[in-house]
Amino acid sequence: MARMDSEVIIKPPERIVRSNVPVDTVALARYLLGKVLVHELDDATVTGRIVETEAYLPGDPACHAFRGMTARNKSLFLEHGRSYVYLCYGVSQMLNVSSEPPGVGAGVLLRALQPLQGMDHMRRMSNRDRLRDLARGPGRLTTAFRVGPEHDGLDLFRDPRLWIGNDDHPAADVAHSVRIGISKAADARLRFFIAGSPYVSGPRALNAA
DNA sequence: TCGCGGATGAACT
DNA sequence: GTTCATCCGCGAG
Repeated sequence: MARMDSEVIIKPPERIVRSNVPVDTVALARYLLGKVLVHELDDATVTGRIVETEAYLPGDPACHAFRGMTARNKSLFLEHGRSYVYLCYGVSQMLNVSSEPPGVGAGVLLRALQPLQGMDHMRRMSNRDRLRDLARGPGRLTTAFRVGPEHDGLDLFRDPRLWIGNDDHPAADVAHSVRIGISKAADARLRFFIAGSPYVSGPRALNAA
């Protein structure tokens, strides 16, 4: 059966100037919406537009940095823009972006992407066909983009292989809701997403703008 | 389309 | 031993 979603001609993402990136967790969570995650692999380049993020603030009980620095969470305390990758529920890798000045532990979780380039590679990696589901959810996203613990601590605005770029496609309609899947500080509305995007995760009731 | 329960592995108490 | 920032498959509606 023919694929209905052959690769679209898109403007290639460009590097982001660090001084343009906000050094604030909520501001970064909103700033990242509409930007493009790029992974340049040996055999393919995969890219996807960020359509859903969550903020984990300094002093936030749900943030992994809440109880201080450990071997696992140390990347959250680096300068803003570093990757923090960890294994969740023994099955799923989570990709975060550190979001505050050095020494302050906080980050932004990337929860969902709209696939733009390298969909065939994503399909092979995730063993799944439906375009909409390839990177919908934080664990699926890292599977499709082949992101793992070896990518912890990278500078996501400078790294030659795994980086976040800008293709001048602003997020028009940003909505917010409570965060998904947490028990502490569950009422804080710190999840941000592009309203109306079919590539956003979570139950429908949370995704109304 | 929705809600539920089990799998799963590592960090941490 | 407990706690997860999840995912998948199942069954009911």
